[in-house]
Amino acid sequence: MARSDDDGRLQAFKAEFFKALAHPLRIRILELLVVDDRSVLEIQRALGAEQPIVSQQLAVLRAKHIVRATKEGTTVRYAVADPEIRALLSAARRIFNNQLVGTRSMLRELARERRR
Amino acid sequence: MARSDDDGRLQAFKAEFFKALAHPLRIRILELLVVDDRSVLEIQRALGAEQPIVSQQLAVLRAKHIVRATKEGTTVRYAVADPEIRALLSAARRIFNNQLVGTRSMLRELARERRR
DNA sequence: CTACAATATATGAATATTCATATCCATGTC
DNA sequence: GACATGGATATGAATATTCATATATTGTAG
Repeated sequence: MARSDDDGRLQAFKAEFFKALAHPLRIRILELLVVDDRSVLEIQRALGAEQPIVSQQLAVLRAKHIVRATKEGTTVRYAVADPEIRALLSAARRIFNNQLVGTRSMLRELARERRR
Repeated sequence: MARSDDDGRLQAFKAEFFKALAHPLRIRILELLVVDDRSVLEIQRALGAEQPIVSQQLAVLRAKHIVRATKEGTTVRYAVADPEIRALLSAARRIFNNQLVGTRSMLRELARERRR
């Protein structure tokens, strides 16, 4: 059974979406925003990250419509664009929990792996 | 409130997980495997992709414990490692569904996919 | 208008991913 | 053994991401 062109484009689109989540800082930002709206400055401070870095990563999330920004005077507040994001992150959390059960060594191994 | 080191490592771990999903071919493979186990050859044929490419991308999914492989004689069968993967992919599908309002070909494809 | 504060974007070097080609490994068959 | 089949891995060129630095933009205060 032949696959249509549209199918290919859809999977590419989904991949783009997951790619937007595939970054430690962006995950941390999202886990903040899932709890509540925040300004860029608040995010910066919560994460201890530099301003341009935070703005850059927010731009990535914005580009994929995962968060939305609203200007309030001189500051900009960010919020998750779709409540389903919460469902997705908690499905992810459940997977991590299953995977990490009993395996302390896994985190250690990951850390070691990244060091190279 | 200070963030613990483990927290940072956990977010990195989650990012690694999403990174594994962030590829069109890997998404397509997963959507096959969510339905049923398959051998490498079956995946190759279903996707019309070359053998080394499929093996390479399967290796990525294996490395992140998203799929598991079992040898059966001369062939290897792959399956999703955790049933929660299904939940995650459908949360993702719901998000795409919300987002894609207005882009026509993708909506058509989503509808077709949901019917299965 | 000047100056400052909050945020965004441009640039580019360092780094990581992707995918094609070639090669290897394991198992089964003759 | 020789050979075929199903899979995995090594290599490297092309491409994409990341993050720091520098520079813009926009809104507000004085």
